[in-house]
Amino acid sequence: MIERHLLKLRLRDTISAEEDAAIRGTIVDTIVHPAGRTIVRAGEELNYSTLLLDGLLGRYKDLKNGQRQITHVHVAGDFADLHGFTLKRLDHSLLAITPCTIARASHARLRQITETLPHLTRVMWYSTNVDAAIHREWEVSLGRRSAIQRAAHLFCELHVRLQVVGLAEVDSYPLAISQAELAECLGLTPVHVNRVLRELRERVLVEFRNGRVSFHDLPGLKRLAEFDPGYLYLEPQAL
Amino acid sequence: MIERHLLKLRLRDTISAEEDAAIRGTIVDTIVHPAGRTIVRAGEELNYSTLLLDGLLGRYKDLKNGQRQITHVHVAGDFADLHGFTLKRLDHSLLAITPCTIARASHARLRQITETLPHLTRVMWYSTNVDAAIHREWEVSLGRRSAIQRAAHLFCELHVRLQVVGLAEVDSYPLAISQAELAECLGLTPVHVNRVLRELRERVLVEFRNGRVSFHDLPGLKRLAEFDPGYLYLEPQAL
DNA sequence: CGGTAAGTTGACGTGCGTCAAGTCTCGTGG
DNA sequence: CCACGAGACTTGACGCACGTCAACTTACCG
Repeated sequence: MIERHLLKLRLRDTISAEEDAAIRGTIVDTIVHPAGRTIVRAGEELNYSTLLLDGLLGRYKDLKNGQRQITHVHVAGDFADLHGFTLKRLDHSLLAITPCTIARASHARLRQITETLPHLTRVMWYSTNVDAAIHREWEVSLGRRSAIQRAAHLFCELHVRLQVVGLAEVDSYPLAISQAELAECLGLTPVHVNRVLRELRERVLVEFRNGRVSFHDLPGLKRLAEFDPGYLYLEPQAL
Repeated sequence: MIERHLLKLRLRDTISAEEDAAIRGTIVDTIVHPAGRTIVRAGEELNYSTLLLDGLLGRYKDLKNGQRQITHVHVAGDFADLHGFTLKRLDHSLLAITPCTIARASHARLRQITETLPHLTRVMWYSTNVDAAIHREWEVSLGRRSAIQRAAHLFCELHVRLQVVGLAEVDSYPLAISQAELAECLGLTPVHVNRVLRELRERVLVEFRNGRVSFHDLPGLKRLAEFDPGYLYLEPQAL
């Protein structure tokens, strides 16, 4: 299932057979985690990075009062903490939002790639830089967009990202996340998320129910969210 | 003045004479920008990255209604858009908050580094990953912290980051930023920033005036902000 | 069929936004 | 030297988007 990751990389640039093999060669094992489990806790020393093969995974940070902020949602094919390769410990935790199948990539082998495969190294670097671009867009949402715009923007972003790995239809996609977890992404309370979802439904823009996002007016939704996928850097580019 | 950048890298890991020379060798020219100027506009094709030698520089994104969100503040010694090396165009703009001296690092020469100097490549990768960690912490502020906590947290963060490059005293540092720009960092209005600054002053925690941040009770401020500098990854680590 | 977690709704509270009217600072030119 | 204007800062009155609290419904699972 590592194909989903390669699919995404190949959208950006050519990945040679040798590079393909090198990426696969970093994987030391594959694990399935149940929904709700914290896979990696903030601060732990790491000697592997987590490649998400299947499921939904969140990066989050805790606050003293028990609140959490989810700072990123990963979909199948994402390297959830490739940045951990250079950082050696994470400033955030990793949560399995749905049941997650993950592959663990050895840092020692990733290091080998940086010693011998400069092009692939640039591709991996690129991929952590796109993650950072997504963080920036979330900052804009959290800082400046209204609750309804934030929700609309997130639904648009995940639609594009899931389409890339073949997990979304043109007008809908599966998203097995609770309203409480959505609230933790959007910097809102679960109660208000519920109200916002109702408004999106009543305005016939999107519907979110039974773990599925269904678009009724995608152009209208994108207009509401001011969604521009440029920050996802999906266009081809020789690195 | 590129020393400030090297100073910061050397806090994390050893930089050899050859690597030192390679970094200096990427610089093609040095430019001074007046305060208020947008140095790089979102979307432009780039063939160089911006190393900030002196001044304060912000990354920001515009919204349709004219509002802006500043997603990151750079201090002297920061590579403001090293991520542009792999992304080739920026999803955000760069603003000179104060007059800024910048050096431009050629992407072609950075590429040479990735071909020949794997350790230095990892160090540069690391430095973009720390930027991403700062983005995450800002997401937590914007999503979950109150206005006064956000301001307190930012003052704490900049204190640490400026100390690293020798630009902060133990109990104060220069910060030539307007309240309106602070508001754009914190996801607030200028009016509310003003009220929050007053409260911080009245509670004898920090004072911000005449372009200087002066701490009156730094431990109390850190407690209020729940500030933990771990996300800045300042401890040494062989990469 | 009972227990538990997720979702829904209404009434009410509040932190921050909005609007508007100041004051203060400083650079410029008469 | 002072007049003036512009931009930054300050403050108060008021409004609203979202939070809080609490009761209820629904879905799911053993």
